[in-house]
Amino acid sequence: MTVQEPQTDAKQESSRIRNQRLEKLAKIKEAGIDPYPYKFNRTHKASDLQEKYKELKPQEETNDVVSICGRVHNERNDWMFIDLVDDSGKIQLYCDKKSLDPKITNLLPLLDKGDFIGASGTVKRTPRGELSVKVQDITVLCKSLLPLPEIIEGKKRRLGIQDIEVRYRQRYLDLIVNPIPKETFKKRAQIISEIRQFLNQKDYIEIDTPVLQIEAGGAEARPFTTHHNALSIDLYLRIATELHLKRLIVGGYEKVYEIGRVFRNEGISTKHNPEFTSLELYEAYTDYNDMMDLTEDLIKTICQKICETLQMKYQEKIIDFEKPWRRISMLDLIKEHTKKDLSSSTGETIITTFDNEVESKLIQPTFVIDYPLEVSPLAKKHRKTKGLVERFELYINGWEIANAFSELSDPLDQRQRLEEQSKKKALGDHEAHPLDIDFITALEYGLPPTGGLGIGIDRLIMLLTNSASIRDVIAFPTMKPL
RNA sequence: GGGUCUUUAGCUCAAUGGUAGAGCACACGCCUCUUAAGCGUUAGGUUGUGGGUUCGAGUCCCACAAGACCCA
Repeated sequence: MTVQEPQTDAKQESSRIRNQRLEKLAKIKEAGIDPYPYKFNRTHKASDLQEKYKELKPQEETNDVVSICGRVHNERNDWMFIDLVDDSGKIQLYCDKKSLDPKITNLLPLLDKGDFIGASGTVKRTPRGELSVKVQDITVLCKSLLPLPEIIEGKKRRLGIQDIEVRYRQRYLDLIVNPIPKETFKKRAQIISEIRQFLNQKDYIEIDTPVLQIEAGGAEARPFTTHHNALSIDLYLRIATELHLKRLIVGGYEKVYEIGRVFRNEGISTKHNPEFTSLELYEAYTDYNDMMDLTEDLIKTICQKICETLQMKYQEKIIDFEKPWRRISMLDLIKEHTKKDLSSSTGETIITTFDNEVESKLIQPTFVIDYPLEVSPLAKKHRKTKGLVERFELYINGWEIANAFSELSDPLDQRQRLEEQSKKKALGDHEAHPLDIDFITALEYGLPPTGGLGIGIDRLIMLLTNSASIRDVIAFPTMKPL
């Protein structure tokens, strides 16, 4: 194992490089410099300077004094040139030792790659064409004690961190050193922000619902358990936001949504993390057909804004978001792929056949509609076909991306279906739905016809950022402790 | 849960069962110079952990740990 693990004191003591840096730290302190100060006033970010002085010609100098700060990524020629990196980009510092205050020339050998520093000086472009700040003063902003792995910059062929385990366990190193994750998490933030904008513009209101719950309902999954000391009760972490959001529709809101973390106590894979982010939304007076329109509109809009195209390249595949997405019933789809007519089979058989023989083939966006009643206890019965419910799942790249129903609003029907689930649970099915009495009470006060939709945000982000694993789109994925 | 593979210096990687190696990083020199700067000299290791086979194990065997991929 090559992890630079959270080290024991003894191991850190034995680190030669760390000791060297501790000595430098002591010398900095001896010189009366605070190596961990409180604040730095900067006038520009690196990219501001690159933009503002892009017309400056090689060897041209200005008298403009600027202040910048960031992390030292590289140093050349005995600290004559320093690559300083902030979150906007890189700027070179130029230290002319002949003209510098001795305080600064004495400080330079005490610096290391990885330190944060601030610098002020004039802007010039070197004869070789690199925009630089000709340093007049340097402030130590943080002394770094541990050596950074090799840093990948621009097109330069460097090695960075290859060990996927270090990348997940010590994400901060991954972010410093590798350019791709930094981009991915930026895009993640943009995607979630665009989703909020899209929904807010349509007058959906975002409401937070509880993570700690007496019963973890709204999906088929085993929950995490926790305990509240003062109340002396066990609580569950939510596995879905569904039942509370529907209570809000009962309460009179007509368009609600929540983007939040849900927790499912199940295995970990490239497509599953125990905690992940879901979007759920509910809209009164609509049905699952409206939810299909909304889903397609939402994902196409986000995709166009973030990726500036609707032809997405994912790994070796091209996924076409542009053409109208196919809508086909589960039974027809099974017939198409297996030549079997399962219209009189049990729900379990239908679902198993679908999971095993169809799911992975649905690469292009496909709405699979009309699910068996037995596996959908929260969906309204199909208005035409007996034994089915009005439900769809959206599949892209063989993955389930979204799940939606015409929400079941008949309180008597709902009670009966949850009672059946609760019997299964009593017989040891950990994933069966619990009987949430207060939810049924809410339905008895009256839920209007409502369309509901859930989207797995992490998987959507995987598609839009061409990420092979869910761990590449979650900053700190769940890992076994070492 | 089953199978295959990975784990060696701070990072990236080598090493037929026979002295533990390289590049980069670090340290020390040289060079008013660079941009993966260059040149030179050092130093750096309980080969994931624990057992076993062997005259001798990074290498073969067993168990364990973490991870990756495939399967249910």
